[in-house]
Amino acid sequence: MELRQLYYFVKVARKEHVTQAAEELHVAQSAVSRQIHQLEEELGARLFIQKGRNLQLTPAGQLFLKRVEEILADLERAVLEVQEFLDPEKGRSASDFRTVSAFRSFPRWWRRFASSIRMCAFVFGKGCIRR
Amino acid sequence: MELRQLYYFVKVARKEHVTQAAEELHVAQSAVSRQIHQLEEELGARLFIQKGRNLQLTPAGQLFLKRVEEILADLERAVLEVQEFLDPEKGRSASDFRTVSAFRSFPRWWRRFASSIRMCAFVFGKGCIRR
DNA sequence: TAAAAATACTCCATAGGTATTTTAT
DNA sequence: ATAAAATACCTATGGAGTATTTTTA
Repeated sequence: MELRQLYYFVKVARKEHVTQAAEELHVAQSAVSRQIHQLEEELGARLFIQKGRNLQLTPAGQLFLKRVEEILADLERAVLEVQEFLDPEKGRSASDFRTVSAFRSFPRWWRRFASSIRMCAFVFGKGCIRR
Repeated sequence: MELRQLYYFVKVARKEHVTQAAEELHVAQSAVSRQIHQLEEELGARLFIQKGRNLQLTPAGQLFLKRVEEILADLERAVLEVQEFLDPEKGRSASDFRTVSAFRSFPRWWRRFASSIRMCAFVFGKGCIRR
């Protein structure tokens, strides 16, 4: 199992469309298709079924999606935590996040919101997990 | 970032010894050494410092270790959840785990214990994440 | 000088790309 | 007939192995 496969899976699962996912991932459609199949084989579980011309998440796929989304978000957070630990002044969002993560009792929707903001930051060039 | 690097990191971090970690991982010492350095470079953080002839976790490394251990355990759990979702009768430990995970209000130490049992199961050949 | 980590160099497995085939509307 | 997914084939990146060098007690 590879992180790449998990990222591809999340993207495909959200779109239920391999070609569109591949575009956003900036890789060929065939590459995404293969990685998904390899992931399914390793899991021993179908994650998608054909639905018309596209794909659709199986129930197992929906379950896996929920878990994987959380895991990847946790990983992003872990990386940011380490970096801000070493340089707390680096960037406002990072220090904001530190404040948030210090208050573990904050409601779940707050933390979710905070982490979604962070994800945006990654998309715009701060990321070090996604390729 | 690669799952491989995270597994190598956890092993090295627990031993603070690259050569021993490499043995247990059944890969060459040089391979482990390089993956650790790549991980550090990508993180932009030193995870180890030289301590005598061996390595020692930096404070950032200790933080990252905690997070990564949880993330990898979550990933193992996610895989098992999917598999038992598809085949609830497959193995007693799997169905036990389903019972446990259904009761999210169980105390944290209980869930931790349950997941450590599962990890053992992996070590003895049920795993599909570790190489 | 001995034990461990880091580096140099080579090989090969596999991820990705292009092109094609299959499937479904 | 068209749009999407799957497959075949090829190329090349990078991960692992062996051997060597560097580091440190």
